[in-house]
Amino acid sequence: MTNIKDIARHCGVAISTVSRVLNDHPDVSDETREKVLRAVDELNYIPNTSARNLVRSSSDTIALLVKGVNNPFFSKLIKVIVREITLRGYTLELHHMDTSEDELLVGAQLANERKLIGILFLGGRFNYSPKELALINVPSVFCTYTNTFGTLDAAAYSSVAIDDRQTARFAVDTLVSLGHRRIAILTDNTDDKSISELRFQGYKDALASHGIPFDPSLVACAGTFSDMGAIYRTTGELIERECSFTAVFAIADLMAIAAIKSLTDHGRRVPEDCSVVAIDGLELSEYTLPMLTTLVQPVEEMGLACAKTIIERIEKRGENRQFTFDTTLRSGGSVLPLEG
Amino acid sequence: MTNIKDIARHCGVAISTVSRVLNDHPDVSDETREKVLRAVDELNYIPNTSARNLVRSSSDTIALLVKGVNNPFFSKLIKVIVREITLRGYTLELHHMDTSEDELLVGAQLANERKLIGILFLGGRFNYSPKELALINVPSVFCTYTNTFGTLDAAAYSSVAIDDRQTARFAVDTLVSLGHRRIAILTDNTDDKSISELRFQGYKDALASHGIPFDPSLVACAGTFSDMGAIYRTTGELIERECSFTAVFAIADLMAIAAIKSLTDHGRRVPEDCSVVAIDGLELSEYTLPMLTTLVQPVEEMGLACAKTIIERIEKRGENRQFTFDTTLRSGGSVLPLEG
DNA sequence: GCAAGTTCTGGAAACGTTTCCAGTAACGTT
DNA sequence: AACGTTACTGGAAACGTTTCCAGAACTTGC
Repeated sequence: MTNIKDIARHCGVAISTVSRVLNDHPDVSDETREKVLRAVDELNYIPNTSARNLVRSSSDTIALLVKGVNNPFFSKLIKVIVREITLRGYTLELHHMDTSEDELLVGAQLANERKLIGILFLGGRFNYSPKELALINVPSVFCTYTNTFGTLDAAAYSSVAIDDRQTARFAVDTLVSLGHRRIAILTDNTDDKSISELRFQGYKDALASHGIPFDPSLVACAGTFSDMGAIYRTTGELIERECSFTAVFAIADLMAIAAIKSLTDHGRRVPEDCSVVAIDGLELSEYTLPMLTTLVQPVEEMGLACAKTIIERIEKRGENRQFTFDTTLRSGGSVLPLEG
Repeated sequence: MTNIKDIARHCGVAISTVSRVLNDHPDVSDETREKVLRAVDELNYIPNTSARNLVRSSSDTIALLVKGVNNPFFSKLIKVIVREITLRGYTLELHHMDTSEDELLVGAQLANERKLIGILFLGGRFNYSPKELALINVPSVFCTYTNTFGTLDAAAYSSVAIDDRQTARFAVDTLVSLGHRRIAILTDNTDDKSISELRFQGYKDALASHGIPFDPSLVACAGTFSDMGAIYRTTGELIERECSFTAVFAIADLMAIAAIKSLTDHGRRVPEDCSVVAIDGLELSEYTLPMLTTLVQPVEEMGLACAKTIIERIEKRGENRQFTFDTTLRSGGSVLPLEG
């Protein structure tokens, strides 16, 4: 491997000069620059990132800490983020975390050890204390969740999310406005301080605002976001336990798809016997039968916001910012007005 | 930040001793080891990866070079790979590549620059020359594709794939054995040296083996693997152009889903008027209506094989290996025997 | 009691950069 | 002609590790 010394020797200049050329410093004559660049090309020189990182005590790497979930929405988000980060000349490290691990602790450790310049958190639960949050000493962004439960100062963190509670409420409102009153909810959990809980609250908000009493027997918890088998079975149990509902609000598209299958297999037609509405707006769920009525998260914009926010914080030491994106209703054939 | 010197000073030993403790070298007394480890804990010491990488001129990082595709199958595969790689103590870097870029060139460059210890290639086309392949001087694995077109020595590369041609042939065989003879194919491309081409060949193999003449008008090329809108439209064009087919072979689950929607919207019921069979076996397509008949790729095993193969090559300098996984038929409701 | 191990430790070089500081040469200004 | 600038360059320290080499202290075998 040829290094900066070889280049210097080959050109008859000092290594500091070579370094200056390589880093686009202004104080170097055109002639020398030319000469060095030619040598770099001829000798096929490739800079050593480790050495650079060591002396700068910093890297060019942003970590993406993904917790648990296996969701097409996340895949798309990650795809957008990777593209943007790579395009801007940075590198993205992917780290998988178990649900039991403490993301802030792991993040802090990684940041020091690997001299990360930023961290993106994906798929956690936002219930940190200011003290915990302070562990992270590099710019970071919480993707798809925000400070809804705690009392953190907005200056202390960045986030990109939708208003989960409001969106859920809107989804359920849609059903109510079509005459539905017995509306079941299909969710992951109801009290795990994650977006599941928020969407559950939105569901209750909507009921309350229309004077519909909350009925716990209409709540179906699958305990998962992505295991479609479990969701299918949970829906089946709901149907067998309580068959009076005329609509289902699923907190994610994938859940809705499993639910529709379960309903159909139990002899209940969607949408004629039961309407279904969800949140996510996957491209995929435009092509299911029936096409899913869902609240679309602007995944492209959200991914871009994640990448841009963290890069801005890194490059310009910009302020922390919280983005809340609007969702839009995409009407499919999975809902119908309640007859009679 | 406390470093190895601080630890040494604090313990009254040499830095080389501290290094030995940290790297589990045997030549160190229990007493010293104890003392050092205590100091590490007390002073909250975190080793500097850059320094280590520099002197070792190697890192702990494996790169995953993903080209183009946005496919749930890939997402799942990546998920499995990340988990396994992280679990084994290595780090995974994600790099996005445009279809126009040369993956081997980019890989070689990255490997040198970032002192990568391995590269996983995902989503390319396998038409490299031995010379090109030789550019990569770290262990690498080609995920989901293998040397089917070229004439590379098996010792020169590792791969994890299914037999795409055979699998496609089997899919079409299934349709033929149900009496179908006018079978359309829905694909990305027919001659791009990728798995699309292989599956297209398998389609033709099946026809030929049953004495069914190949009819070009039954070929629908969407030019994409993942843009469901384009696939939907391509299917629509096929239907309008040529309505005599009684079955469709889609080379990927997602394509089949878009196709079913398109057929339905054109008034052709699946499976009564048209059978559909695909390749992938996504969890998702078990829950569509009708449930998709598809050839399941063992994604979990394949991801594991990718991770294990590269780690084995890295740690034990193991031989290059080519894995070809078997697919299994999962029968859903999307096919019916041809009547009359 | 002495040579030959054995076991542990310390010193120092090396890895390939960046960056600070000092220095030289050329140039314009007074 | 002396001087201050400007434009460029070189030397050397520093970043935090690992690892090689040599040496000290202690054990063992005769």
